[in-house]
Amino acid sequence: MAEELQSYNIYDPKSIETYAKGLINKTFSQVIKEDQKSIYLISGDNSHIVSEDRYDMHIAGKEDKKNKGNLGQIIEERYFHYKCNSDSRPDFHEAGVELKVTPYKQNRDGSISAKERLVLTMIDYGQVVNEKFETGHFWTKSKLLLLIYYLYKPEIKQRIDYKIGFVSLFTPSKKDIVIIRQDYNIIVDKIKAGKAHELSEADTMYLSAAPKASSSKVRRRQPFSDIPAKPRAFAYKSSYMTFVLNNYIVPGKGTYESIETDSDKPFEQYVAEKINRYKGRSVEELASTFDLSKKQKNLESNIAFRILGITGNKAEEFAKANIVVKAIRIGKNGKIKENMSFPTFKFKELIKEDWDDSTFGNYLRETRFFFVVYKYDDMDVLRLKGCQFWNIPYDDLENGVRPVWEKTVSILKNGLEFEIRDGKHYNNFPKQTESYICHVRPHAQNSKDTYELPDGRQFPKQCFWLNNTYILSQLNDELK
DNA sequence: GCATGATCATGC
DNA sequence: GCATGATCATGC
Repeated sequence: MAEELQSYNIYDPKSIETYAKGLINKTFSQVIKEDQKSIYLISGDNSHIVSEDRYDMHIAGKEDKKNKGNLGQIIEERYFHYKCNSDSRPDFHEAGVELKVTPYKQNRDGSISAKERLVLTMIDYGQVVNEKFETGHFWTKSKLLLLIYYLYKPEIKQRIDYKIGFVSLFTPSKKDIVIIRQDYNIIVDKIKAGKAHELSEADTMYLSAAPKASSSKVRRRQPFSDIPAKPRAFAYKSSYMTFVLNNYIVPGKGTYESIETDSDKPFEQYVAEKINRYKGRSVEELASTFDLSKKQKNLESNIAFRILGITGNKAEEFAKANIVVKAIRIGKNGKIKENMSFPTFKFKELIKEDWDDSTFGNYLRETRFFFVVYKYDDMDVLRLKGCQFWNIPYDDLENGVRPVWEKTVSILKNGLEFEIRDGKHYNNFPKQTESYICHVRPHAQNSKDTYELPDGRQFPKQCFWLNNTYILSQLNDELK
């Protein structure tokens, strides 16, 4: 069987992309197999030439054991035929293209999303404070990516059996770069302030400082503080990559509306100023201004979307940034009436988790919140007070939420204690009074809406709640 | 008045 | 049918 000679021009991104599209519908093991057949044919002026000894190693499979899991390396060496480097230049440095191999997944409803964040470059805390965005290591390496998307399936045990679905060059849009630059500066400013140890993925919108270490115990030096910090990498959030996948790589239906900013003002400042134009208006007035039924669900957050020019409740920037909108109502007495609920957990799954990679911990670590705050005035009229972007501070997460989470797990492992009196399940989960920050309470249709406990008994579905008093303490003074 | 457990209403 | 946001009921 004659192999067709295929090659690419190392100076031309488009040519690299065209050649890379030959990967579509192949598994990584197929790539390796076909490489062994066609390796002689890769030659000529416009291609990377594989050296004799390298070729021999491929055939002997000497490297395969060691690098079995490194899918990026397979593509680099077995398809593009260049030695992978770990220097600061992009992989295809003549063309300024960085190769990224990344998973996507199919959801139950048939849609697809990025399986994880896209890690770009390690943050060198000592170096990054001396660099500028445009000329710094991160952007030099990341401004033009060649994305190779493979379909992750939990039932596939060997990583090399994953199949490549999409291949595309990618560079963020101008609008996105404005936000990515803001994100970059937020991260660098925090390091300059000696707070690298307090970095959080939810500090920023599309570009985040993602934890990147072999174990959660590893720490690095930071330049403006003696406190060691977790190693972190610049990464595009999975929410951002999901949007990229569904709008640039596989153009979709476009159900999201953009919050059109009219300036280079920081995004969040722009949003806050827009909301504040309606400060003091009653919910009733606002509902009629924006033609919203007073009975509809989420009226108070929908008002915020209308103010921002969104006719539905799907804002592009919020989706990309993993920002969750929460309406908060403060009573006449200055207190928030309700605690804030989160998705229910399954008892038997919760006990299998570690805190550092827990569902609830990760949710709080990775989610940025947009609080829209209303307050009842002396006449019991609910009026808009303003808004605030928020994510949980590092210390509250690790020293506040963590003990409650761990106590919940340990209670479940030791066997939940409860008794039923008057149809109520009195139990020993962490109570609101036990922690300043959060507690466990039912969140179900009714007491018959249950999950199975580790010991086989059924118990009403529960979730973690953030205490209303804690939320209040996090609000800016002018909102209270 | 508030903590705790239970449940409702809406929308997908 | 279920998730999510919102609210209720009881007892201290």
